[in-house]
Amino acid sequence: MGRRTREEAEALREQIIDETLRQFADRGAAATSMGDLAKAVGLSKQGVMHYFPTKQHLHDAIRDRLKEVLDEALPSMVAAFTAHDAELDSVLEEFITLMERHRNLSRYLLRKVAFSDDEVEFSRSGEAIGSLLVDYIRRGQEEGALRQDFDPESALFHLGLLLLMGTATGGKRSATTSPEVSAEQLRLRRHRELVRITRAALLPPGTDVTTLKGRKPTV
Amino acid sequence: MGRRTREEAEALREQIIDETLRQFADRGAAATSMGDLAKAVGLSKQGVMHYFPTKQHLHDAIRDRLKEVLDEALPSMVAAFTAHDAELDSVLEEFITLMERHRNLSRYLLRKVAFSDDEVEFSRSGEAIGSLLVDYIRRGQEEGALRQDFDPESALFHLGLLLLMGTATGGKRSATTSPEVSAEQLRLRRHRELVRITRAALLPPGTDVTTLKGRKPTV
DNA sequence: GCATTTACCTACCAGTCGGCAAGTATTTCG
DNA sequence: CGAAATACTTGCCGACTGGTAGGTAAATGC
Repeated sequence: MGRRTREEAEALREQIIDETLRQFADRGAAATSMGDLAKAVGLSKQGVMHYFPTKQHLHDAIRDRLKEVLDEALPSMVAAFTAHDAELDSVLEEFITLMERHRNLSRYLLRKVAFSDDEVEFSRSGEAIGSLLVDYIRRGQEEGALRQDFDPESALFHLGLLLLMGTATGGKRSATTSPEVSAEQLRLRRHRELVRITRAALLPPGTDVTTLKGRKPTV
Repeated sequence: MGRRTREEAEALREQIIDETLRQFADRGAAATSMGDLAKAVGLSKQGVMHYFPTKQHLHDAIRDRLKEVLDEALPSMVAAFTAHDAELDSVLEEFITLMERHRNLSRYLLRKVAFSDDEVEFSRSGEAIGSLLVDYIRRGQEEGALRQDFDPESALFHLGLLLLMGTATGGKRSATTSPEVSAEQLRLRRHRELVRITRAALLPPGTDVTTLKGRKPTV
């Protein structure tokens, strides 16, 4: 079997990015060597470096990948956050689903924001989502749909990390997890609890579902 | 200036552990070199390796340090969790204070439990604290002092990570943090919000403070 | 006060890291 | 079809890693 054709090479390039993201998420970028990556995709080290001449190029590729995902998700997020009857649930579901669909990205992100491996520069769309959320919370507080007794910035900080971490850890077992529960059951329980905690933290006591009136996004 | 005396050496040994913990927490154990450690404490690499012949010895030292801290905190925790009128607040305050007092340990722990850099084997006292918490929650649910509508294991998992992460990140600024707030103000806000979220997640709607009747711990 | 222990040091080693050079064969394109 | 671009390869390098060997001088213990 000979050299890869242009099309095949393009696919391989994506595969390398996938693998890089997984290993960066698993072990951290610093602990991931180009040799490991190469072995995982069945190339020599220089084979990988043909596609990404420098490790920095891999970092860039992942940043781009992140941007793609966020950009793709942004419209649907804006819709959920600014709908005439924007429910907290749909906002949450939107975010959690996004993160669960991109588990490796979520784990990678968690490393970054929790430890700022390097300076955390969010992409423009990441900041857009952030400001959407702040906006959503402020609006909710003004209209009485959300609790009044908290600081939006701190809430967003902690709940954001909670959600990120919750989705990143997925169905991971802890010391107190009983062994007979299945992986899928566990994942579902964790998901439910994640939503419950966030709702309890934001919604006024006794509320079950909240509707907010829409407002044009400032994005 | 001559060689260090035995007493000075003992102090230096502790200093090395401190520095190791900080760097492990900062950059991860894999990315921390003995050379860096040596430079930080003003020794040659072999100077450090006189105290800790192998990197594994450093890991062990930190595991011991963790065990020490937990052992020291355990009695007070047991007291808080099993007092005749054990308030959730005091339980929380106990835990958060402990973690805030040992920020580097908290950040180190976060790395471990969130990413299982290596296999997470908790010390015996760590497991004790875990089972104390599960016990506390179950008891609270039975007696109606806590919400009934959640799964204790998942709640503990998420809230545990939330608290760990909250204390580990301390007063870290995010993109949405306004620049004019002081570091101390920020830390205080974050602390308050951490407590608020946890309370909201656990206490029945409308409750402000909760008391639980005591029960002998099973530790 | 003298032997022993201890607190270091320099020098070195094999292994791994990211990255450069240069080659080769195959696909692509005019 | 022939030239150019491309998809790789092996080989190598200097920097750095954790760790070993062996030394030296000061503190400790009898």
